[in-house]
Amino acid sequence: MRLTTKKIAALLRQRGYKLTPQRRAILAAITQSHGHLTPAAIYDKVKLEQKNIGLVTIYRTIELLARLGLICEVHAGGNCHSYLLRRPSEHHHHIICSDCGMVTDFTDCDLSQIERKLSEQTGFNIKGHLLEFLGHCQQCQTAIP
Amino acid sequence: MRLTTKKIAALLRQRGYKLTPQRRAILAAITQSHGHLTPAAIYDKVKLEQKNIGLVTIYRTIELLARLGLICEVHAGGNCHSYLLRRPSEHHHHIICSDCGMVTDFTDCDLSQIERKLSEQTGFNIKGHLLEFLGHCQQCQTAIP
DNA sequence: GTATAATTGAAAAGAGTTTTCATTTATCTC
DNA sequence: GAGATAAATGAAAACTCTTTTCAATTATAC
Repeated sequence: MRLTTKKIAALLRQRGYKLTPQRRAILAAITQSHGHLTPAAIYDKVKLEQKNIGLVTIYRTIELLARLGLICEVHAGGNCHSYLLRRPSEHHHHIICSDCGMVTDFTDCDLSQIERKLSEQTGFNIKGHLLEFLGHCQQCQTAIP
Repeated sequence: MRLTTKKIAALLRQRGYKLTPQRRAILAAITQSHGHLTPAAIYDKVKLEQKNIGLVTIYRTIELLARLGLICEVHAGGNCHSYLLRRPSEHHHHIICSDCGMVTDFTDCDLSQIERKLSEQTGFNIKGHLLEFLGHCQQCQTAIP
Protein backbone atom coordinates (compact mmCIF):
# COMPACT_ATOMS: atom_id res chain seq x y z
CA MET A 1 0.00 0.00 0.00
CA ARG A 2 1.49 3.21 -1.18
CA LEU A 3 0.62 6.32 0.77
CA THR A 4 -1.54 8.76 -1.14
CA THR A 5 -1.93 12.50 -0.72
CA LYS A 6 -5.41 11.87 0.65
CA LYS A 7 -4.26 9.47 3.31
CA ILE A 8 -1.44 11.70 4.39
CA ALA A 9 -3.75 14.69 4.51
CA ALA A 10 -6.15 12.77 6.73
CA LEU A 11 -3.31 11.75 9.00
CA LEU A 12 -2.13 15.33 9.34
CA ARG A 13 -5.58 16.54 10.31
CA GLN A 14 -5.97 13.67 12.72
CA ARG A 15 -2.79 14.70 14.48
CA GLY A 16 -3.89 18.28 14.79
CA TYR A 17 -1.89 19.78 11.97
CA LYS A 18 -3.54 22.19 9.60
CA LEU A 19 -3.97 21.26 5.99
CA THR A 20 -2.86 24.38 4.19
CA PRO A 21 -2.75 24.81 0.41
CA GLN A 22 1.02 24.94 0.68
CA ARG A 23 1.17 21.58 2.40
CA ARG A 24 -1.25 20.13 -0.11
CA ALA A 25 0.95 21.29 -2.94
CA ILE A 26 4.10 19.91 -1.32
CA LEU A 27 2.41 16.58 -0.71
CA ALA A 28 1.19 16.48 -4.28
CA ALA A 29 4.69 17.18 -5.55
CA ILE A 30 6.17 14.38 -3.48
CA THR A 31 3.49 11.79 -4.17
CA GLN A 32 3.51 12.52 -7.90
CA SER A 33 7.25 12.19 -8.13
CA HIS A 34 8.76 8.95 -9.30
CA GLY A 35 12.18 9.77 -7.95
CA HIS A 36 13.64 11.48 -4.96
CA LEU A 37 13.46 15.22 -4.59
CA THR A 38 15.76 17.69 -2.93
CA PRO A 39 14.19 20.55 -0.99
CA ALA A 40 15.10 22.86 -3.87
CA ALA A 41 13.49 20.54 -6.40
CA ILE A 42 10.30 20.39 -4.36
CA TYR A 43 10.38 24.16 -4.18
CA ASP A 44 10.62 24.51 -7.93
CA LYS A 45 7.78 22.08 -8.53
CA VAL A 46 5.49 23.61 -5.94
CA LYS A 47 6.16 27.14 -7.08
CA LEU A 48 4.31 26.44 -10.33
CA GLU A 49 1.11 26.23 -8.33
CA GLN A 50 1.91 28.27 -5.26
CA LYS A 51 3.81 31.19 -6.68
CA ASN A 52 4.41 32.89 -3.38
CA ILE A 53 5.50 29.89 -1.37
CA GLY A 54 8.77 30.29 0.49
CA LEU A 55 11.59 27.77 0.58
CA VAL A 56 11.22 27.91 4.35
CA THR A 57 7.81 26.31 4.11
CA ILE A 58 9.31 23.47 2.11
CA TYR A 59 11.87 22.83 4.82
CA ARG A 60 9.29 23.05 7.56
CA THR A 61 6.92 20.69 5.79
CA ILE A 62 9.69 18.20 5.02
CA GLU A 63 10.68 18.29 8.67
CA LEU A 64 7.09 17.62 9.68
CA LEU A 65 6.57 14.80 7.22
CA ALA A 66 9.84 13.18 8.21
CA ARG A 67 8.93 13.51 11.89
CA LEU A 68 5.65 11.75 11.20
CA GLY A 69 7.53 9.06 9.31
CA LEU A 70 5.75 9.80 6.06
CA ILE A 71 8.83 10.44 3.98
CA CYS A 72 12.31 8.93 3.85
CA GLU A 73 15.60 10.63 3.46
CA VAL A 74 17.78 9.39 0.64
CA HIS A 75 21.54 9.83 0.67
CA ALA A 76 22.46 10.12 -2.94
CA GLY A 77 26.02 11.00 -2.04
CA GLY A 78 27.65 14.33 -1.52
CA ASN A 79 25.66 16.98 0.24
CA CYS A 80 22.37 16.10 -1.36
CA HIS A 81 19.49 15.32 0.89
CA SER A 82 16.52 14.10 -1.03
CA TYR A 83 13.18 12.88 0.10
CA LEU A 84 10.79 10.20 -0.97
CA LEU A 85 7.34 9.16 -0.02
CA ARG A 86 7.58 6.53 2.64
CA ARG A 87 7.51 3.08 1.25
CA PRO A 88 5.41 0.11 2.40
CA SER A 89 7.25 -1.41 5.30
CA GLU A 90 9.65 -0.20 7.92
CA HIS A 91 12.58 -2.14 6.63
CA HIS A 92 13.32 -1.40 3.07
CA HIS A 93 16.15 -0.01 1.02
CA HIS A 94 16.66 1.98 -2.12
CA ILE A 95 18.26 1.53 -5.49
CA ILE A 96 18.91 4.91 -7.00
CA CYS A 97 19.52 5.64 -10.65
CA SER A 98 22.40 8.06 -10.95
CA ASP A 99 21.06 9.25 -14.28
CA CYS A 100 17.37 9.98 -13.77
CA GLY A 101 17.08 9.80 -10.00
CA MET A 102 14.48 7.07 -10.04
CA VAL A 103 14.29 5.13 -6.83
CA THR A 104 13.25 1.53 -6.60
CA ASP A 105 12.69 -0.23 -3.30
CA PHE A 106 13.59 -3.64 -2.15
CA THR A 107 12.73 -5.36 1.07
CA ASP A 108 13.75 -8.96 0.65
CA CYS A 109 17.36 -8.98 1.62
CA ASP A 110 19.50 -10.91 4.05
CA LEU A 111 20.57 -7.86 5.99
CA SER A 112 19.08 -9.06 9.23
CA GLN A 113 21.29 -12.14 8.98
CA ILE A 114 24.35 -10.01 8.33
CA GLU A 115 23.31 -7.84 11.25
CA ARG A 116 23.06 -10.81 13.58
CA LYS A 117 26.40 -12.13 12.45
CA LEU A 118 28.09 -8.77 12.86
CA SER A 119 26.54 -8.29 16.25
CA GLU A 120 28.08 -11.56 17.39
CA GLN A 121 31.45 -10.82 15.85
CA THR A 122 31.87 -7.26 17.02
CA GLY A 123 29.79 -7.04 20.17
CA PHE A 124 27.95 -4.09 18.69
CA ASN A 125 24.34 -3.58 19.65
CA ILE A 126 23.19 -2.70 16.17
CA LYS A 127 20.32 -0.25 16.09
CA GLY A 128 19.95 0.57 12.45
CA HIS A 129 21.51 0.60 9.05
CA LEU A 130 21.84 2.56 5.90
CA LEU A 131 21.88 0.60 2.67
CA GLU A 132 21.58 2.09 -0.76
CA PHE A 133 22.57 0.85 -4.16
CA LEU A 134 23.54 3.19 -6.92
CA GLY A 135 23.51 2.41 -10.59
CA HIS A 136 21.74 2.93 -13.86
CA CYS A 137 18.13 1.90 -14.32
CA GLN A 138 17.02 -0.15 -17.29
CA GLN A 139 15.51 2.84 -19.03
CA CYS A 140 18.66 4.92 -18.76
CA GLN A 141 20.82 2.02 -19.93
CA THR A 142 18.92 1.75 -23.21
CA ALA A 143 18.34 5.45 -23.69
CA ILE A 144 20.37 7.12 -26.41
CA PRO A 145 22.34 9.92 -24.76
CA MET B 1 47.52 -3.88 6.24
CA ARG B 2 46.54 -0.59 7.74
CA LEU B 3 47.94 2.50 6.10
CA THR B 4 50.35 4.41 8.25
CA THR B 5 51.32 8.05 8.18
CA LYS B 6 54.69 7.04 6.80
CA LYS B 7 53.27 5.09 3.90
CA ILE B 8 50.83 7.80 3.02
CA ALA B 9 53.58 10.41 3.19
CA ALA B 10 55.71 8.36 0.83
CA LEU B 11 52.82 7.98 -1.56
CA LEU B 12 52.17 11.71 -1.57
CA ARG B 13 55.78 12.47 -2.40
CA GLN B 14 55.83 9.80 -5.03
CA ARG B 15 52.86 11.44 -6.74
CA GLY B 16 54.48 14.83 -6.71
CA TYR B 17 52.65 16.36 -3.79
CA LYS B 18 54.60 18.27 -1.20
CA LEU B 19 54.79 16.99 2.32
CA THR B 20 54.09 20.08 4.37
CA PRO B 21 53.94 20.20 8.17
CA GLN B 22 50.23 20.91 7.87
CA ARG B 23 49.65 17.76 5.86
CA ARG B 24 51.78 15.76 8.26
CA ALA B 25 49.68 16.98 11.16
CA ILE B 26 46.41 16.21 9.40
CA LEU B 27 47.62 12.76 8.49
CA ALA B 28 48.72 12.15 12.06
CA ALA B 29 45.33 13.23 13.36
CA ILE B 30 43.51 10.88 11.03
CA THR B 31 45.78 7.88 11.51
CA GLN B 32 45.77 8.26 15.28
CA SER B 33 42.02 8.47 15.46
CA HIS B 34 40.02 5.37 16.29
CA GLY B 35 36.80 6.82 14.98
CA HIS B 36 35.70 9.01 12.15
CA LEU B 37 36.40 12.70 12.13
CA THR B 38 34.51 15.62 10.69
CA PRO B 39 36.54 18.36 9.04
CA ALA B 40 35.91 20.52 12.09
CA ALA B 41 37.11 17.76 14.43
CA ILE B 42 40.28 17.33 12.40
CA TYR B 43 40.76 21.09 12.55
CA ASP B 44 40.47 21.13 16.34
CA LYS B 45 42.91 18.25 16.72
CA VAL B 46 45.47 19.65 14.32
CA LYS B 47 45.27 23.14 15.77
CA LEU B 48 46.92 21.88 18.95
CA GLU B 49 50.11 21.37 16.98
CA GLN B 50 49.71 23.77 14.10
CA LYS B 51 48.18 26.82 15.76
CA ASN B 52 47.94 28.87 12.61
CA ILE B 53 46.47 26.26 10.33
CA GLY B 54 43.35 27.28 8.48
CA LEU B 55 40.21 25.22 8.13
CA VAL B 56 40.67 25.64 4.39
CA THR B 57 43.79 23.54 4.52
CA ILE B 58 41.85 20.78 6.25
CA TYR B 59 39.29 20.77 3.47
CA ARG B 60 41.95 20.84 0.78
CA THR B 61 43.90 18.01 2.35
CA ILE B 62 40.78 15.92 2.86
CA GLU B 63 39.92 16.48 -0.77
CA LEU B 64 43.39 15.38 -1.80
CA LEU B 65 43.43 12.29 0.40
CA ALA B 66 39.97 11.28 -0.78
CA ARG B 67 41.01 11.79 -4.40
CA LEU B 68 43.99 9.51 -3.84
CA GLY B 69 41.68 6.97 -2.23
CA LEU B 70 43.47 7.15 1.09
CA ILE B 71 40.47 8.04 3.19
CA CYS B 72 36.82 7.05 3.17
CA GLU B 73 33.81 9.20 3.66
CA VAL B 74 31.40 8.05 6.36
CA HIS B 75 27.76 9.07 6.36
CA ALA B 76 26.82 9.18 10.00
CA GLY B 77 23.47 10.70 9.17
CA GLY B 78 22.34 14.27 8.91
CA ASN B 79 24.76 16.70 7.40
CA CYS B 80 27.85 15.19 8.93
CA HIS B 81 30.62 14.16 6.63
CA SER B 82 33.30 12.34 8.47
CA TYR B 83 36.46 10.74 7.23
CA LEU B 84 38.40 7.64 8.09
CA LEU B 85 41.68 6.19 7.06
CA ARG B 86 41.12 3.90 4.16
CA ARG B 87 40.62 0.35 5.20
CA PRO B 88 42.25 -2.79 3.78
CA SER B 89 40.25 -3.74 0.72
CA GLU B 90 38.12 -1.96 -1.79
CA HIS B 91 34.90 -3.54 -0.69
CA HIS B 92 34.24 -3.03 2.93
CA HIS B 93 31.64 -1.42 5.12
CA HIS B 94 31.40 0.32 8.44
CA ILE B 95 29.73 -0.20 11.77
CA ILE B 96 29.59 3.11 13.57
CA CYS B 97 29.06 3.59 17.27
CA SER B 98 26.57 6.40 17.81
CA ASP B 99 28.06 7.06 21.23
CA CYS B 100 31.82 7.25 20.76
CA GLY B 101 32.10 7.35 16.98
CA MET B 102 34.28 4.27 16.79
CA VAL B 103 34.18 2.64 13.41
CA THR B 104 34.65 -1.06 12.85
CA ASP B 105 34.98 -2.57 9.41
CA PHE B 106 33.59 -5.68 7.94
CA THR B 107 34.21 -7.19 4.57
CA ASP B 108 32.62 -10.61 4.67
CA CYS B 109 29.05 -9.96 3.70
CA ASP B 110 26.67 -11.32 1.14
CA LEU B 111 26.06 -7.97 -0.52
CA SER B 112 27.37 -9.11 -3.86
CA GLN B 113 24.73 -11.82 -3.87
CA ILE B 114 22.03 -9.31 -3.01
CA GLU B 115 23.39 -7.08 -5.72
CA ARG B 116 23.21 -9.82 -8.31
CA LYS B 117 19.70 -10.70 -7.27
CA LEU B 118 18.55 -7.10 -7.37
CA SER B 119 20.16 -6.56 -10.71
CA GLU B 120 18.15 -9.43 -12.13
CA GLN B 121 14.92 -8.32 -10.51
CA THR B 122 15.07 -4.64 -11.33
CA GLY B 123 17.19 -4.46 -14.45
CA PHE B 124 19.45 -1.97 -12.73
CA ASN B 125 23.09 -1.93 -13.68
CA ILE B 126 24.35 -1.58 -10.15
CA LYS B 127 27.55 0.39 -9.88
CA GLY B 128 28.03 0.79 -6.17
CA HIS B 129 26.47 0.74 -2.79
CA LEU B 130 26.43 2.44 0.53
CA LEU B 131 26.07 0.22 3.58
CA GLU B 132 26.57 1.32 7.11
CA PHE B 133 25.38 -0.05 10.39
CA LEU B 134 24.74 2.16 13.35
CA GLY B 135 24.64 1.04 16.95
CA HIS B 136 26.41 1.00 20.25
CA CYS B 137 29.83 -0.59 20.59
CA GLN B 138 30.60 -3.08 23.36
CA GLN B 139 32.54 -0.51 25.34
CA CYS B 140 29.75 2.06 25.29
CA GLN B 141 27.16 -0.56 26.20
CA THR B 142 28.95 -1.43 29.42
CA ALA B 143 30.11 2.11 30.25
CA ILE B 144 28.34 3.83 33.10
CA PRO B 145 26.83 7.03 31.72
C1' DG C 1 71.64 28.64 -2.61
C1' DT C 2 68.28 29.56 -6.19
C1' DA C 3 64.34 28.83 -9.11
C1' DT C 4 59.84 27.11 -9.50
C1' DA C 5 55.59 25.49 -8.89
C1' DA C 6 52.75 23.90 -5.23
C1' DT C 7 50.79 25.14 -0.88
C1' DT C 8 49.21 28.09 2.52
C1' DG C 9 46.06 31.41 5.28
C1' DA C 10 42.84 35.23 5.22
C1' DA C 11 38.96 37.05 3.50
C1' DA C 12 35.14 36.88 0.79
C1' DA C 13 31.77 34.41 -1.55
C1' DG C 14 28.58 30.78 -2.02
C1' DA C 15 25.54 27.01 -1.00
C1' DG C 16 22.11 25.07 2.05
C1' DT C 17 19.49 25.38 6.14
C1' DT C 18 17.49 27.49 10.37
C1' DT C 19 15.75 31.26 13.28
C1' DT C 20 13.01 35.30 14.19
C1' DC C 21 8.91 37.85 13.97
C1' DA C 22 4.92 40.17 12.36
C1' DT C 23 1.08 38.81 9.48
C1' DT C 24 -2.10 35.57 7.72
C1' DT C 25 -5.16 31.63 7.87
C1' DA C 26 -7.31 26.87 8.84
C1' DT C 27 -10.02 25.07 12.15
C1' DC C 28 -12.99 25.03 16.25
C1' DT C 29 -16.98 26.89 18.69
C1' DC C 30 -20.83 29.15 18.80
C1' DG D 1 -21.76 31.92 8.72
C1' DA D 2 -18.84 35.03 12.19
C1' DG D 3 -15.49 35.36 15.68
C1' DA D 4 -11.71 33.39 18.52
C1' DT D 5 -7.38 31.07 18.61
C1' DA D 6 -3.42 28.72 17.92
C1' DA D 7 -0.81 27.12 14.07
C1' DA D 8 1.34 28.23 9.77
C1' DT D 9 3.28 31.37 6.53
C1' DG D 10 6.75 34.49 4.08
C1' DA D 11 10.51 37.76 4.30
C1' DA D 12 14.65 38.83 6.06
C1' DA D 13 18.41 37.87 8.63
C1' DA D 14 21.38 34.68 10.72
C1' DC D 15 23.99 30.63 10.71
C1' DT D 16 26.76 26.61 9.32
C1' DC D 17 29.47 24.37 6.22
C1' DT D 18 32.25 24.52 2.16
C1' DT D 19 34.59 26.66 -1.82
C1' DT D 20 36.94 30.31 -4.33
C1' DT D 21 40.25 34.00 -4.87
C1' DC D 22 44.67 35.91 -4.31
C1' DA D 23 48.93 37.45 -2.50
C1' DA D 24 52.53 35.54 0.38
C1' DT D 25 55.06 31.54 1.78
C1' DT D 26 57.57 27.24 1.37
C1' DA D 27 59.02 22.32 -0.02
C1' DT D 28 61.47 20.33 -3.45
C1' DA D 29 64.57 19.77 -7.57
C1' DC D 30 68.49 21.42 -9.58
